[in-house]
Amino acid sequence: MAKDSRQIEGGLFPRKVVPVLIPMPAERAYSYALPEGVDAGPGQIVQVPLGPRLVSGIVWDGEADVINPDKLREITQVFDCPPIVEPMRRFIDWVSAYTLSPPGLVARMALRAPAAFDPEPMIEALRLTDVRPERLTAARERVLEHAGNGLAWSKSGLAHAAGVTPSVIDGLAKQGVFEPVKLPPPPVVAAPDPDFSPPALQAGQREAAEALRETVAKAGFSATLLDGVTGSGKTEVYFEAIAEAVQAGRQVLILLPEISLTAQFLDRFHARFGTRPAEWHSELAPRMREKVWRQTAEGQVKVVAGARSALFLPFADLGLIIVDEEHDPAYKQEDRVFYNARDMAVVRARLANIPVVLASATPSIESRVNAAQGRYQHLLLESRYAEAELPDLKLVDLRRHAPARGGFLSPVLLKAIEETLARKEQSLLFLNRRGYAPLTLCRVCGHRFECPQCSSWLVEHRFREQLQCHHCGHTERTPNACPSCGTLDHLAACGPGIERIAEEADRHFPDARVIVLSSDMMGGTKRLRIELEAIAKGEADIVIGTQLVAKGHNFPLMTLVGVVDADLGLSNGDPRAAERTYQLLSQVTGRAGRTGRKSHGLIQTYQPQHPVMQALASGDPQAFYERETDERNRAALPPFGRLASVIISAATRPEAETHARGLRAAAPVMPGIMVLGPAEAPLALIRGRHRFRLLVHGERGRDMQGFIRQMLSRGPKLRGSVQVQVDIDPQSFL
DNA sequence: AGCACGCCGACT
DNA sequence: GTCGGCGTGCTC
Repeated sequence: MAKDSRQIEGGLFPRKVVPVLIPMPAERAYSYALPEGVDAGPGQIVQVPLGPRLVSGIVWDGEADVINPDKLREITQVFDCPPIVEPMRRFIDWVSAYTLSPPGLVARMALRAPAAFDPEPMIEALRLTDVRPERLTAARERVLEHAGNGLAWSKSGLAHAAGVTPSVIDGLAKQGVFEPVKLPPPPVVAAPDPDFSPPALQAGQREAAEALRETVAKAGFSATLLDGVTGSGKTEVYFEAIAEAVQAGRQVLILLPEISLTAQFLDRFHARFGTRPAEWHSELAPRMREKVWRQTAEGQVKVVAGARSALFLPFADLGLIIVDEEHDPAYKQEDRVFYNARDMAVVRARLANIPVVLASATPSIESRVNAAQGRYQHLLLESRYAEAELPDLKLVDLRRHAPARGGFLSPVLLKAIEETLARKEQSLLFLNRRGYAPLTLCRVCGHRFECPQCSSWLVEHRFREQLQCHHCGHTERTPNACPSCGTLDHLAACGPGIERIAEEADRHFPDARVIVLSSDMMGGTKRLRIELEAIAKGEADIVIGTQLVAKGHNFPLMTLVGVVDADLGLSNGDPRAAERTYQLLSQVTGRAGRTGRKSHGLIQTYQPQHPVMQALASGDPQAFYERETDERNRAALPPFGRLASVIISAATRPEAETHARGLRAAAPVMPGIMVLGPAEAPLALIRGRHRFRLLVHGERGRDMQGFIRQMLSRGPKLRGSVQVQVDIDPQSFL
């Protein structure tokens, strides 16, 4: 440790100086002096003065920087809190280096529970003494009866149990019948019981579960891809791995995409382990957040189910990580610290020397490749659970089976809906586009309605009589007259949205009960839950939905799925477009066929030869995955090269584009750097500023950061900011 | 990330 | 003449 000497009244008092990571984007830990008689080792959470305020930080490893002694300030408090363990500290360092973000910002994610660093207050409780009351009333008798088991009770708890008012207990306490005792705060969740309700597993499941249990029992780092079609019982299988880890007394983290963290999942866990896991997500109430954080750090909470940020919880003794739906793009965080929680989970597991399980029905290309190359253990669940059977999928070639003029449902799909209605079964129509129509134009002058802020098309929402920009949230009232030429009632809606599909379905099947589900639905999540329950009870015949219907929710009565436009999203410049489309459509069509009844899927497309469509129709994605892997290999995209994206933001779109062009032109100057062109999010409006994103392929992110700074300093002065984000690179961390 | 300092437009 | 916008810089 560095020593600082300070002259105080003629004497020399050396003070111990330690590095402290501050929740702020500084490149290094700051140096702070420890007050005399106080010690704090690496991992200890402390409070330090920073400018005019006090912040909390983590004492870091290594030597503190030697700084100007006049600037050196003292740690103001060492919290009574378990220190952040060594593997977690190495994890923070690793994520910082990998994502090119300052370590303090990464540490900040681990300290997201401001009031949790002080111990939870003890609970005031009462315990029966040997003293008996002078006069015994009926109420007092009931209280004594309930409290007679030797346990301590909270005042209100005992009053409630005995059916008396708290004043009865006050009276008894005054006479010394009860003595006050302090109890430790109650755990947020009960301890899970690994033997609570072991499931009866099917043949395929049993072997996979056995393999996972062995992996967990062996301990040590390993990564396993648990790959099984929808409905094959992946959850039951990884629950067995969890049971093994819990049995060994270690902690478990289950990562889920935010949207999958539903009551349904928690109930399933409860059914298996007799208690719910602790939850961790953005909606958690602050008080609860603190309790979960604290009890996780103390090792009291054994299982946490959480969204991606749960990866930064300070587990005392983490023994297993599960990443469910590992392909889900929601694992990517794209602000401040850019990371993919799935990949970082593998890193955390490696640094903690524990197993990690990645589960998905439609694994990402990266994970497939890692499994194929033997980096990950590969467990395959091939058959569907119980009577559930995958729907048989057929492509509908829209060139041959064109919908009627002004419509979007082909005769083939309409006939299938009709037959499904006749059998009194449910149909699901999927279209990943909210609103009525994605483009509105004037039939007289050709004027297109564009967003005044970001120049993308405005989407008509006919039900709300609004035009909305799905990029920046701008809305305006749908006008009657063209704002350009003034002609009345000559506006034409182009292309379909789910509202328009609902209109078409109503027209063809006026007696059918149609429900529209989308994320912008009036009434929010509460209304959505009600609608979902109604659907499950059979109170709808045709469900029309966006992306939202692909996730989590089960529709037990659904026997037909129609994909209205399977080509949507295939040509948006995203290098993962094909993969995403395949995953999305597999999940949507997987919603059907859980009834035991024969179910069907019809996929409308103009490109029936496209590898995605072929993979869906054949039910065998192997060829598609191989082809996609080859393509990426050729383009040096993940998983084969390090990929970074540069985000340029500027005040206007032309400005952003100018800078983007400049960067692309300058890229060849820098050896090893290749700019691949606008992709993934070609244009997005964030806080009123235009952003232009390029994917850059290069080996060393930090070099690239320097290169971009240099390049921009040579060119015209940039208005706006440049950020470099390193995207996935699963090969470099194993 | 916060928060202060500092330099140019519309206003009590 | 001030109040207030956000650009730049600093925090052990």
